[in-house]
Amino acid sequence: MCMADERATSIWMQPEGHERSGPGRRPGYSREQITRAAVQIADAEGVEAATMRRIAGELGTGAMSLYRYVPRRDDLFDLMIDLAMSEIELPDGPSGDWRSDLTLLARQIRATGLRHPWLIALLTSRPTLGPNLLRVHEFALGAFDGLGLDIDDITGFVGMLNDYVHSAVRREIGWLEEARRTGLDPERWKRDYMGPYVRQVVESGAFPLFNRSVLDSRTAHLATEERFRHGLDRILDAIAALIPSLCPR
Amino acid sequence: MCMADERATSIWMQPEGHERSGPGRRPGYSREQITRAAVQIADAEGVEAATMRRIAGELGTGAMSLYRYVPRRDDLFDLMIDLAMSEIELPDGPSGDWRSDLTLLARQIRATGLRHPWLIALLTSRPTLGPNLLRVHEFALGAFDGLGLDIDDITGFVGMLNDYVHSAVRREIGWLEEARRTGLDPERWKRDYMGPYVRQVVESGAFPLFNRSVLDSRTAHLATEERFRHGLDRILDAIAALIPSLCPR
DNA sequence: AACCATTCAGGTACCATGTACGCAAATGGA
DNA sequence: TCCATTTGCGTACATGGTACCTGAATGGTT
Repeated sequence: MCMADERATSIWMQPEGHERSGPGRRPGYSREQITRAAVQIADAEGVEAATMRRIAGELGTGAMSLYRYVPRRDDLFDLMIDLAMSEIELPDGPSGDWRSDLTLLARQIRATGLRHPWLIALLTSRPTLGPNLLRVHEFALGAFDGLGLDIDDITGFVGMLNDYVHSAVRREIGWLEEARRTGLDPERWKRDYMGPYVRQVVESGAFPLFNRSVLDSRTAHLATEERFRHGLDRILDAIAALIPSLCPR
Repeated sequence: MCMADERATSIWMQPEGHERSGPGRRPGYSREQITRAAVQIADAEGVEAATMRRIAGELGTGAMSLYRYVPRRDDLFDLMIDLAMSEIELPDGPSGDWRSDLTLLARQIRATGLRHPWLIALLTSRPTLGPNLLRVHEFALGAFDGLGLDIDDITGFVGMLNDYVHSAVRREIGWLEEARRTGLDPERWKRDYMGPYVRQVVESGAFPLFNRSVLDSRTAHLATEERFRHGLDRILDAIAALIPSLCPR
């Protein structure tokens, strides 16, 4: 009855299990080692390059060896997400200044997301709850503690912030990844691949406000980090405006 | 020199081209027909089931025939996105009541996203700008016209709304899709697959605010549509609070 | 009417993917 | 020394995108 139905539950319920001291060959690898290799490949060549064979090759072994450590490739994604999230460094608890706590958090998430361009896409396309995601989430919730909000409001605000950060980072990365996929460098992609179409749309005049957003925008030419910070401030302003205990300012 | 570099530009710059009346066999299919078949399959069995072979099979032909109409599978995704977005029905122009316009828009996007569970995931994972996305975007921008905002503020607010709607619908669908992928029905998935882990986390007591969000939430038991509406109202409240001409209310 | 450049249909083929299966090698307790 | 147990990993299969090629259909030109 050697742990029959391996996939009937989340991977977080199936620890490595290699810590017993019975008979049998000693394991030569580890989940963490495999996950780290997968992350490296995905960082450099995109998540679609992190195939089982490629990861195994990087470790100097065969593809099937990995299945002694990871039930399915999808579970490896969960492990990759958690490993990346573990890089987010946060204070032990909220400082009391919710706004600066959340600004710190948002920047950490953005930085980590940019270091691992696949992270946000995976994170938002599968429901996963690894320990490091829980840790980060708990910090976010904690920032709103003590403002007289009930738990539903708190989760709502954390959701708003997460939605912004994820979407903003996703947009930042979207172009870069698409350029990489098509094999062009980002500058060429914008000019040669998407540019002609946008120009045609603009010249058609069919979408006047879209045209203004392309032609008259001042923020479009800002550095991406600056844009991120502007959007973040706006979301935090919006949240502040919805917190009753801060409203009569 | 039969249109050499097909992939050097966006698919929206390469119309079907089958409208000339030169010599040669008449085409038996069309982009729209192929896209429609792909959408049907993706709706029923997930986007990963919409393979070239499967789509061609549905049309009673061979996989390679499709390449006469679509350069690459990725371009088919763009076409699918645009076909789905074409189902969003909107008034010709803004009504003057920005809030009701945007509520209508958000609900249309949500309904369309739920009808095509792959839509939002594709839309947010690749930068695409099909005609129908432009149409919808223009309507959103238009709702903010005449409130004395500059174009950067307008695009910012539209971005905030989009971020919310996309993230919310994505969350709604995430569970369903994950359940389908693992082959369980959503109820079993929540109880047998994710449930035990969440219970373990809760009982560990390591994340007290997360625990409250799981145990004490009132909104968690609401119908999903109700939750969506709450979140939408909150975002619209937040936006309203940031519009100067509405502030001294 | 005969021809032909052009276009479409779609079979075959190639390579890459996830992973089921099976067997040999290693390991520590009896 | 044996043996149940566990790992390492080669083989094999089904399935994926798509390059290439042949043959059929088509309409303009001679």
